[in-house]
Amino acid sequence: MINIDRTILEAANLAAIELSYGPGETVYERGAPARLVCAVDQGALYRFRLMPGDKRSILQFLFPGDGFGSEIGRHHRNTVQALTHIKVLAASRDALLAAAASDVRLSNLLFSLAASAAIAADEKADMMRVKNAAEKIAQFLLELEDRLSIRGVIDLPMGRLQIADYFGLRIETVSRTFSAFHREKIIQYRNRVQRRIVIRNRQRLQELASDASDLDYWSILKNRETENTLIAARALTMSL
Amino acid sequence: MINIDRTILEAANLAAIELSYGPGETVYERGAPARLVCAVDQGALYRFRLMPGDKRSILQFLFPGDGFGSEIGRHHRNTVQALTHIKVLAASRDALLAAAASDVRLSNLLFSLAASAAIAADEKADMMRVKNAAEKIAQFLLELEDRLSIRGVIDLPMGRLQIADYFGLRIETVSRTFSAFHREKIIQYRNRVQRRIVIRNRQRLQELASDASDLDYWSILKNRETENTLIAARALTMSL
DNA sequence: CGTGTAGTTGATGCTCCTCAATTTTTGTGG
DNA sequence: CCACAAAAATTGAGGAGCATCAACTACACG
Repeated sequence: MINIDRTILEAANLAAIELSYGPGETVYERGAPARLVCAVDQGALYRFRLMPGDKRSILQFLFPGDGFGSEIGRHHRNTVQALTHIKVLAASRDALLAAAASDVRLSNLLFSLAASAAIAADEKADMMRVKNAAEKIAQFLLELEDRLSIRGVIDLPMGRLQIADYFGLRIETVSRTFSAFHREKIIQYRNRVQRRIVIRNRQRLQELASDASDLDYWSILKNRETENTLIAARALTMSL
Repeated sequence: MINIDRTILEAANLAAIELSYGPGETVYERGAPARLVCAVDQGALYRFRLMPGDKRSILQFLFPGDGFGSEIGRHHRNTVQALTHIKVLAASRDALLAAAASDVRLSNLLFSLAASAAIAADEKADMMRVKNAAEKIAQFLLELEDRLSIRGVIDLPMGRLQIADYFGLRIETVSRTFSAFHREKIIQYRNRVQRRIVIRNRQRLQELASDASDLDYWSILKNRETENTLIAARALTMSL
């Protein structure tokens, strides 16, 4: 959830290894001892937990550049699985924390990343509260276009069921929403494949997405003004 | 959202002043320059934002011991108002960050607090996804009993409308849920006052609250195993 | 004693869930 | 390339949960 990436591993001067997984393979499970911090290099993953009653709750989808595994505490709080063929960079979690314990620069960086993660999670809780199915999926498509689209085509790495578990909706509701967007010519399927999507009416999607929230929570993670703030803080004196 | 408290202010060797506010008064507003970090000393506050269409979204209720104001970035992301007569301890935000920039111990502490906040927000997003109205309010009552009850009586500092805005429900739904709990003798009103509540059937509330989530997210903030983890990490070497 | 605020209760409708059936897509072996 | 089976996605009908609109009650305060 905290966005450990290549930059940070380098800053910490940590040895990193590259790991590969196939679709459906598990990187780590909830409850396992937390030994690695990872950064996605290629492909897509998702972080989830199983709830009582066979329900699955997806907390986050992870794409290249995203970090995961940096939970506080000795055990992982949720499971991470590959959606596609993936490559991740992994480093020792203990080594990262040890480095942070003696390196103020790194420690501050981790702090600002954790704080960004907290804000992003706050925004997401807010979205879950306020938005309806169409608004959620509209925002989802816009975010995915931003992160994954190649020449205007979004190749969804996840199925309808996973989108449903991400938003706390049912698969049928997700399907109906996609169908409605398709019927209204807001999206279009490339080669008739329901997972290859082209946005045909971005403005309409934006209207839907912004209806209930004034803020795209992904943008918080993306623009890292945070680091600069902390660096600037060093120049300041300790006075009220 | 990040739990700056008295301990931290002392650790940072920061001068703190005490501020007082009356019910309904604003500590700071969304968009205002972020100058103070605060810790609740007495009373209750809430952190919220206004959404398009006169909707209000309450992100958090704050009680004695909770910290707020430590957002990343130069401006506050939301508004904080007093629910009751309150006293807060406030210190200079710049001074705290400056202290963290040169004090590894403090910086690590801030990191672990921010990470805890991120996990708590994650849990909350999850709860919003999965739980229905009765389950949400059951959990809410159990948490408030834990934090606020005096000799078994919970004196709600917030109204039904604020509870509704916290859970993304309507005031009528909240009211009906309280009425149902009262009818089924799960709760009782002290002196016929609807804001003074006694839990009569804790087990039933716990069944409701745990129906959809295996984890009380407040407990994450409460037990701070986090700090120890980081301290232990210092002893470790940097090797994969 | 009227006025304002907070809370409750009832009737009705919309959104999304649930169950069931069908179609489309993907994967496998000939 | 096709045939077949398994998985994924779609569609429809009916129902549960919560929203919405509206009326009403209880209490606080001048």
